[in-house]
Amino acid sequence: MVKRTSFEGDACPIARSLDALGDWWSLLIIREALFGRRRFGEFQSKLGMAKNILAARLRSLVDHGILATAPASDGSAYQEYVLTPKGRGTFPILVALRQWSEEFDDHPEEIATILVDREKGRPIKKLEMHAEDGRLLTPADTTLKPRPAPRRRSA
Amino acid sequence: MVKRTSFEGDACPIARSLDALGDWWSLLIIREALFGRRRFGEFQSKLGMAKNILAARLRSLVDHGILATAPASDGSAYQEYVLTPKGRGTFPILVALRQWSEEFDDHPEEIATILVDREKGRPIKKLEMHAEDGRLLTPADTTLKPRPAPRRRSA
DNA sequence: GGCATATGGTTTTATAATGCAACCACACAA
DNA sequence: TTGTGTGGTTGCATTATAAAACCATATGCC
Repeated sequence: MVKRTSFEGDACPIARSLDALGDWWSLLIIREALFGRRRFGEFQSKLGMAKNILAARLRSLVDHGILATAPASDGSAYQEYVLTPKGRGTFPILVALRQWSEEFDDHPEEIATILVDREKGRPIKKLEMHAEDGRLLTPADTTLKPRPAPRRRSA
Repeated sequence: MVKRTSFEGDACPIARSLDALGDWWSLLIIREALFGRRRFGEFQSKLGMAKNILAARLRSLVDHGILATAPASDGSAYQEYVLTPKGRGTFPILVALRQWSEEFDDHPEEIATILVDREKGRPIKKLEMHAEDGRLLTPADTTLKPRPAPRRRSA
């Protein structure tokens, strides 16, 4: 590799996101964290991954402000990894990945779980894109614009 | 590695999605494809990636049914890579990644573009989750249920 | 306290993936 | 027919990943 390319300085927000969570394990670790896992051993046993790379990923996620280490919680002197608001903010990404799989996977019968509305127990609707005024948008209804330059100092 | 772990047989739909597009480049290639790029050289120059890994990724995306090779299009005898419906279905994933970056990035001023409603030119709203009956849902309003067993043969 | 064991990692060593550069085949142009 | 652009493939060198071994500290139990 000579060094796996980093997207950190890229101007594209998608690339910037992938820089933080675009590897094989990060999003799955976050998924487990959203399920309430907090301990090193929980992640390791649920995900079945090597401990060294779990350690590396946890460090990276902490560095990116997605997880934070909490000193205790249940009495024991061990450490815990908890989601920050930034970490919890990945929820729509996971939902989008899930729905893509549900819609397009070649073997959907192998998917074990469905995401439901807790109150009614019914599957949730597909994620929708809306305009500021509420109109439902398709991809074709959108376009990219250059970001307006920030004012140098607040006037 | 001994072999990078594949999530292909995993029961979790998120893992299954990541198996197809969870590496460093695939989603960026799809992003370019959504912008209308079709040719090998276009992807290579826009993404600035090594040609051998671009070739490998394109092959993988074609194998996963995300891209398809089209024989021509503009007269020349070369090949093109076009998105399938499955490929275009990744749009919400990219939007979710973009919005996460816009909301939580440490240096949002470095983000060059904003996604706008084509008609009004105004930024689109955040992706929303809704129940079947239309109620707006937060992550806490949702839960996972085991998928109902498929009926063995249609009765 | 003292011993066993669980927890939470780090180190070692192998193999696979990545990246750069060089090379090659074919299409197309002059 | 010679040249050039497009679309790749083929070497390496380097890095990331993974499995297993190892280790330090905590905790449980007597």
